[in-house]
Amino acid sequence: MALSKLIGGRVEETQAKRERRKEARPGELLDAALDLFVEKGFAATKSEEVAARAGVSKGTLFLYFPSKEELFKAVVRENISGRFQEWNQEFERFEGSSADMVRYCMKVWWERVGMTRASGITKLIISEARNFPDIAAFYQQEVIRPGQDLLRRILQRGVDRGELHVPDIEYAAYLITASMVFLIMGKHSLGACVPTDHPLDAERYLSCHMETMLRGLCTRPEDNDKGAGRNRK
Amino acid sequence: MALSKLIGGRVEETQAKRERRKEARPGELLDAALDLFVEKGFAATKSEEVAARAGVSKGTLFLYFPSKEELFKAVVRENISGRFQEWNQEFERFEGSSADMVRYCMKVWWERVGMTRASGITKLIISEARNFPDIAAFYQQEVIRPGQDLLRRILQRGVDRGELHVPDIEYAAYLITASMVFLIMGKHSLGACVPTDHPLDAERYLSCHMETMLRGLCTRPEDNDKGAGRNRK
Amino acid sequence: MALSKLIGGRVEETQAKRERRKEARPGELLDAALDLFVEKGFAATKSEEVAARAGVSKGTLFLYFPSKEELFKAVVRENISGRFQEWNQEFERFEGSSADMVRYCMKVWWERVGMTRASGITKLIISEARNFPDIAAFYQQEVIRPGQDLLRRILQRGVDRGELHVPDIEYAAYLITASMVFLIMGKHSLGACVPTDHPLDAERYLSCHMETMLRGLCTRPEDNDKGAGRNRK
Amino acid sequence: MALSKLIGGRVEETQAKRERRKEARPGELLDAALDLFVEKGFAATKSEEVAARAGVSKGTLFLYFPSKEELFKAVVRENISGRFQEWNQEFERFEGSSADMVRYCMKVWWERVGMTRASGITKLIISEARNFPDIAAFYQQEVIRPGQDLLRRILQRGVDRGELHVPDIEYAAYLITASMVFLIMGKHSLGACVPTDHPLDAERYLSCHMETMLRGLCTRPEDNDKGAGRNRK
DNA sequence: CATGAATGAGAGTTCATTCAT
DNA sequence: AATGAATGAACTCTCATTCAT
Repeated sequence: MALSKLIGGRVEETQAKRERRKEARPGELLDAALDLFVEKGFAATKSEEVAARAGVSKGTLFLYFPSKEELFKAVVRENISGRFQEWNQEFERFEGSSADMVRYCMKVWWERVGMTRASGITKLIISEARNFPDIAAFYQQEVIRPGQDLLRRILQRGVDRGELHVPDIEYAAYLITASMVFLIMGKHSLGACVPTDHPLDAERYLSCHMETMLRGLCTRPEDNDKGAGRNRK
Repeated sequence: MALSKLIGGRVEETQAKRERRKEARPGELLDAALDLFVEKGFAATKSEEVAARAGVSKGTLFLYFPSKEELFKAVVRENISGRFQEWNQEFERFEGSSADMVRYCMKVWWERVGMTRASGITKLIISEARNFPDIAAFYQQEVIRPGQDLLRRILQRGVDRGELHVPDIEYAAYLITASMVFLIMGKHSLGACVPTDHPLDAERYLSCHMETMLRGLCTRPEDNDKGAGRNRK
Repeated sequence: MALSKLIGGRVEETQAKRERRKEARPGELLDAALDLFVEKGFAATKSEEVAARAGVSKGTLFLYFPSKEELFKAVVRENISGRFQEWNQEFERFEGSSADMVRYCMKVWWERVGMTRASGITKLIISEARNFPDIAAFYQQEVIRPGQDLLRRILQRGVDRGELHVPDIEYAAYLITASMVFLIMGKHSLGACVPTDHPLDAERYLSCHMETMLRGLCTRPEDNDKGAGRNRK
Repeated sequence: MALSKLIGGRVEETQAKRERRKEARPGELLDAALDLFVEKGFAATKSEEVAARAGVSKGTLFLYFPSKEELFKAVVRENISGRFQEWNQEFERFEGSSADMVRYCMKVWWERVGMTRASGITKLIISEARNFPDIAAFYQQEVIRPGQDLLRRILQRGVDRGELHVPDIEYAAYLITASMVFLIMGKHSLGACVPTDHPLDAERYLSCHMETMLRGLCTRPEDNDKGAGRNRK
């Protein structure tokens, strides 16, 4: 019995391991593909490189994805965070000031997305949008719009509670997005290849951006009122 | 004499025309290449497309640029604005408030770069930086650093004149850069391929960003003082 | 057991067959390339032709050789006979007369090189020397010089044994080389394309050359003594 | 009158000069082409190089020769010495010994062909024969055969006069040809690109070859009679 | 399932040839 | 006649994709 169990155990284990590996394959391939697409772009990334980085052979890649283009789509699909649902709830329950809410929002984004490998997807989409307009539209729909909506809702809450003065909520939400985009570009583009003596400190950058947005730069706001045409009225 | 003049004129004109064509070629090719590289990326752009868009045949491209890669480098070289010298002087003579100076700075950038075809170079560099690290370094050196320096000087002037309160001048300058980067990405990436019912209005965006930066969003700044760690004072 | 053996046998065979094919490829390609380079020259030979003659597709060629030029170098490397070591020994043990030794030497060369496909390499090198000077130098070093050394040693032996009278051993060795060169040119150049009613009979040619060299043409050597300048005294 | 004469003179002179240059053009082009074809081969020589070496522009080349291939044919045609007629007569009148006649023949060849640029044509033909079989046949017809005939006639005269013992006149003539071929290859191939400490001394080589041929190498011809199968009976 | 040798369409590049000037 | 800018067929080389093993 011990023997049969051992054998059985081994077989099962082996099978399980292989299953696990087998099931892990697509994920490993997607990770490798994400990294390489972000680094070199879609066209400049060779299928074989992706396979090699995932530790499999060229042929195996095409076992899981029918073409390089489908691999690209899967990479995007895999990395769009469908987490907005969850976040929305998180923020609906938020009790602090709106300023803290904005700060918290960025902190969460940074920790769960910006800092992680997944942030590369944004650079990838931006770089490849015009070669894959349907993917771009999909990303717009699934990631950008929900994110933008969340930010708008946060700002609206601030206005509703009388904590914030936001003349143009829609575009103000873009400011926060711009922050994220800039950080991502720093991380995955120039920052990743130009050795600087002053690498961008993400948290310092975010803090600076948030605090400036929240408080403004002018010492005496009234100095600012004569601003040219396109002032907020 | 009239005759000889006429003949002379024709010859000159002829020569001039040919010369003009020959001299125009590289520029036309660079323009075509910029557009296509921005749109599709370096690797996904075919040499023949570039030639076709410039109205010449494949072979002609290689008469002017020894390789696709050299064409790329030439595109970047051609489009780095060495305008900072001139801008610096412009801003040294500026007499208005620092807030207006910031506004004016963005306006100038938008009109002379952001709005023009040349803005694409930024998207191009960001997309290709890691494939052409030396080009990226060159761009960093020749465009990013001088731009950043100019912005820092403007902010410093505001601080010196007591008009601005900027705890972290270096990173505050990045905020302005982020604005530009975001606009460019909007223009050349998603914005260029995803048909939206609300296309990004650049001037509205810039205005919103500038005014928010300058004035802040909080209604009562003191509400803001309990903000997390890296607050000013 | 029979079964497992059969399976084992099959697997081995399969593997072996694939291995054999893979290992055979470079050789087949080199053979095809040699023939074509000899026939048409390096520049006029298309990669695809080489591949086709080796029975594979264009792409396969570049799986084994990184470029057409590397293929050329490999062809030369593959076809330089490092046989001089072995030949030297063979001739050290030779016991007959020096005249027979010369005859034997040519016979051996003809049978092992001149008659074979490898002889083409000489025509190839001669045709391409000035386009590939380093290859030419390599050939000079590895083939010409050792061959020349061997011939000189044979003649020296004849002089030492009192069988031959050779006033200028170095240049006399060239006479034998000239014989080989002429034959090769006949075989791979004019002779291969001009249909003659009298094709060159290699053995008759070699025999004629050797015997004439050994015996001379003059009926009464003394008639010859008034010959111009550089006569043997 | 002096003036008009001067002017006239100038005009005529100018015209004449231009005419002369114009008429010289094809020749200059042929010379340039010969050099380059010999050096690099037909396929590896660019038309533009030929034009440049002749001091004209690419277009001009095609004004005189309708295609690169026609240029090649013209080069060959231009450089086949139709001098055999003249040589034949020269040798018919020759009065010395046959040995001297052979020596004289080689000397003349060396001075009028071997030493000159025209010798390259032989290397060219040998290299390209199989790409241009009709040219090769033409060369065979016009150069090789007459040369061979001349040599045969010289040897025959020696036999007729009892001065030479030539069992195989046809093939013996090849020996002399081999000499020329070897020298030309030395000059235009390896010798032209491999720097040697012992460059081939053409006259020493010719002398060695001729004297050896005439006199033989064996000290006692009778030692030679037991030679292997392929002896002359 | 996994492999990697083989494929061949397609991209970059060259260069003989043309033709407006 | 002479030029040299322009052309595009043809060549070298790449790489996504296939398929026998």
